[in-house]
Amino acid sequence: MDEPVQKKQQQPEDAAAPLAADPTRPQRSRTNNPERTMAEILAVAYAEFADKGLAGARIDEIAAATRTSKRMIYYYFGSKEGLYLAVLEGAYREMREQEAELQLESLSPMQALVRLVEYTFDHHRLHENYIRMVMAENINRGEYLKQSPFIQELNVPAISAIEQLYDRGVQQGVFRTGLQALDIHAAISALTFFNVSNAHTFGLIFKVDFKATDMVNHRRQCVVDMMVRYLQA
Amino acid sequence: MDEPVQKKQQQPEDAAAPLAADPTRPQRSRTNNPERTMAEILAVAYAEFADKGLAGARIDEIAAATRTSKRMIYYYFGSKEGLYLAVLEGAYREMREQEAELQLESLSPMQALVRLVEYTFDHHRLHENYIRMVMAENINRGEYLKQSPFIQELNVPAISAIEQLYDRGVQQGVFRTGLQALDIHAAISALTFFNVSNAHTFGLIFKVDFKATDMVNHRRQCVVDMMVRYLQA
DNA sequence: TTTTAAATTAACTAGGTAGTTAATATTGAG
DNA sequence: CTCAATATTAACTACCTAGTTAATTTAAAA
Repeated sequence: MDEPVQKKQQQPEDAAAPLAADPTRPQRSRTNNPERTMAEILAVAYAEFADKGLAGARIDEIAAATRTSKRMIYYYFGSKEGLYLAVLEGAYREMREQEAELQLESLSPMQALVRLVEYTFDHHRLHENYIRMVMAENINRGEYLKQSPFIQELNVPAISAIEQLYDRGVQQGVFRTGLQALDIHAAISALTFFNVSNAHTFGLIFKVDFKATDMVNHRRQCVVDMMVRYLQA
Repeated sequence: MDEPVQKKQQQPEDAAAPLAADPTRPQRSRTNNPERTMAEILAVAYAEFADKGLAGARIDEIAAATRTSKRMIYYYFGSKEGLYLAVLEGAYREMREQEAELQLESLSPMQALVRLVEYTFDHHRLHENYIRMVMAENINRGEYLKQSPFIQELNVPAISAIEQLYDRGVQQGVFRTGLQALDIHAAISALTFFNVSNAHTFGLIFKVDFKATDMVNHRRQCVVDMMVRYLQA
């Protein structure tokens, strides 16, 4: 009768669904389209939560930016926290899926390292909302991510890709021995994440614009250099 | 008659003032002590804003945790935002003052680098509330720090200490040429900041405890290694 | 001692905010 | 075609929250 809340398969295929204008249906009347409704709520909520964090986000503003009503948010996601968690999971899932597209096996270990670092640097830079969701969740001390069963799957691909890359490099003698994949991943993450997450305060204090093209290229090169020097034999 | 709001010299000398129990005064009656009142508000507000960010913090909770009333917060700081900015400035100021205590000139360039990195790593780790304030302010896109005239002074000491250290190392042939102090600072900051700021989400995904002693020592060593390799000739 | 400005208290308020109620419309199975 | 489950709308509510009003007390200068 009410309240599904048990999130069905989210974002079926059309995450950011194209607007109505479907000539096969009467324009004005209501058309039930739960998947599009959910996807639209999630997309709008992603922008809102990334913009203001969990506490600063406003359900009313999310509802207003949607073609549906506030009631539907509670119908599908149960609560502000439920919606936040769904957005957070979606942000991590999207990031992991795009990481999987990298084809590092076909490159030499050193080329693969450079590509991985450059890719991660630009990926973080171009997905500021993901960065901001992770920041927001760390402000929440990981309280919501902790509740999510799906975080179990997240770690495997990122780390195993680095492990393979590193092992190949060690075998070929281009990388030194004794490093751990997790530390390599942490270093890449730290250097590229910080570049986005702290761009505002760091930029203000040191009077630099982290989004200027020259700065972006310079910073990317610094991070690549640093990782190459960290790994190379 | 009302509303000073022009922050006088904050935290005169007794930032976290000892509780009353002053036998020279009647126990029960009110005692005007504006500096202690302001310092207490700031200390409580620091904990609250670091805990929940600007949007999540509650003026009522700050007031309740103080021996004074909510009205005094508005009397001295004007608004929630005014209080937040005062706390943010205090956090940066405290951090800069403690940085100035490092005596790097008496050490060899390489020893000084190691000491600077180790110090920064532990300092960030042990001042989580500072980290969280900076995170909160980056969620705010630096909007409040931008308003603060005193940020002008912040950059100089940190960068010039690194410049001196680096130049000495280059002259002695232990550091390679061509690096910029700002990039060295950014790298140290990124690696040590991330270790605290993202410990929750990173720790959850990779099932590691960033606060465990073994992990702390291991991570510190990784960061030091990485910086040494980045600089060394 | 008197006076005045600074400091402090307690109760109040207007608007914002998460969440709800209750009725209605659509869809798809039988 | 009917009916029941699903999807949707609009208006409502109780509480929270930043900020205020107005009166009172303290400190310290004159």
